Amino acid sequence: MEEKKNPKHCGACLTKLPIFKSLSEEQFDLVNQIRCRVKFRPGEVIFKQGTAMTHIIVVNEGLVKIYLEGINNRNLLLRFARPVTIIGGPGFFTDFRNHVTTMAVEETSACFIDINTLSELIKVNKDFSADLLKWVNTHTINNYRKLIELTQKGMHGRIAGALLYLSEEVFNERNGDIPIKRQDLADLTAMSKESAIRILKEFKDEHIITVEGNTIIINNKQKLAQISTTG
Amino acid sequence: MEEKKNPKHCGACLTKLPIFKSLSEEQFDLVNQIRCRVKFRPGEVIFKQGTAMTHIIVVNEGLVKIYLEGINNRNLLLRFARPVTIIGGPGFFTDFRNHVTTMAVEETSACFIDINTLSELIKVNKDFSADLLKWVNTHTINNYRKLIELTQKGMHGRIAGALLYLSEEVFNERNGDIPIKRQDLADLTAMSKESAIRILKEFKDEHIITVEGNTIIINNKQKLAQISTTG
DNA sequence: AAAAATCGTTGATAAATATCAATTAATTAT
DNA sequence: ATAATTAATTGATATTTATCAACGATTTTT
Repeated sequence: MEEKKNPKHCGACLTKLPIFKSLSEEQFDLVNQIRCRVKFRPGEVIFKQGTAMTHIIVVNEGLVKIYLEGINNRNLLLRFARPVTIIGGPGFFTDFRNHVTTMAVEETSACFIDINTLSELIKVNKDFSADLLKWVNTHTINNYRKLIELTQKGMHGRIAGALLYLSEEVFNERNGDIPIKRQDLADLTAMSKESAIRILKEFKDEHIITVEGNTIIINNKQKLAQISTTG
Repeated sequence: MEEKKNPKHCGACLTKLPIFKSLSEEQFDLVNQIRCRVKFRPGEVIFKQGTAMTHIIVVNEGLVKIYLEGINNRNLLLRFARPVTIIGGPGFFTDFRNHVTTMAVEETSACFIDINTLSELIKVNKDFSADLLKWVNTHTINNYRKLIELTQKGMHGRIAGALLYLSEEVFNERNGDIPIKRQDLADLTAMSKESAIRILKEFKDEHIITVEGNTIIINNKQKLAQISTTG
């Protein structure tokens, strides 16, 4: 975990975040001043569930996963996040704790912005808090979808949906191949690792996907979409 | 569905809502002006998932349930709400649609407040939007809990947890007896109605609960709490 | 009050899913 | 490179949970 202070101006980064667009130049400079950029290696925890929420981050480079630490050392993977994304959490304005764990999956660099500064901005800038509200509500909609996905679909449908999500939203810059750990896929679909592997094998036998070591290649996206909704 | 306009001043009602405490007298009066009180009979839908979100409500009397309409006519019951509670939804500031269905369980009366008025208040009143953010984040924390509860606990633990929730947070003004439909209990715990009934029977045989027709009486809260966490 | 509809219950069975154990492949550290 | 560790895979089996069907009880409607 290597720490650098403001290696470059963060304008390029923040302008990509709709949520920061409503900041005035002055407010924006403030964020630029106080931010602190840190690098993480794969597997390193950025925020740990249960700890005090002192900062939010903006992911600049790499890939992180966000998950709930549940019962009996089982995790529930909520989502992955690519640059440029702001990672906050529901502890904001409530108990100021981290309710999820955030971990670097690839080599990742992120800017830390402290909660107090953020709170100031919200108090001063109405548009900003409206944007934040919108952002939080978007997540709630996703959580609702996830609740239905995980409680009302069988394993085939869940794996199919997960593969589509990974290919379209996480690894979309690759040629449709998905490098994912089996345990992560299992955590994403709330099943055992062995079950996830078995479904993958079925898909492989039906030529819907090709598996080459760690990476999964989607051959028949249509079919996956159909399995995701039907089965 | 019977409609009355401002049968009485809503001060008593709104002061009970922390979220409305930050309103100025003027803003508060505005809400009082535009609000519209409506009565619902058990089983009547107040908001239907998928429709445009034109209002929020404040539940004054009765009991409502809030659920997701999922796959194959299966519902996922998110929570019940008692007076005095504000019922909004994640459509606010996003797509302005209802993402959940809200239904009266007992005879219920609720005040409708239109979205535009609410939006105005948010733009004018910073504290109000901060409160709203806090409120939404609280719900997100609950959704996370629910995700773990439903995906990582067995049926016994889920039913135990649901009974505790119902007794402590929904029917807490009764002497510990819970009048609930079996289907609602099943929807709350994401299992089939038959399975829910079977778990209830097991609890009954172990004298943890007593079942008298529609109502469930908790005899051993400790044991339920233990089952909820352990099993 | 009778009929119709809904709700609760139970048993038998099938389907879905997890667990355990063993083995092989891949990755990381020495 | 070689050893040590971690990850992927597979089979056998047990557990969990749903489905289907039947029936009795309750509530609602006519």
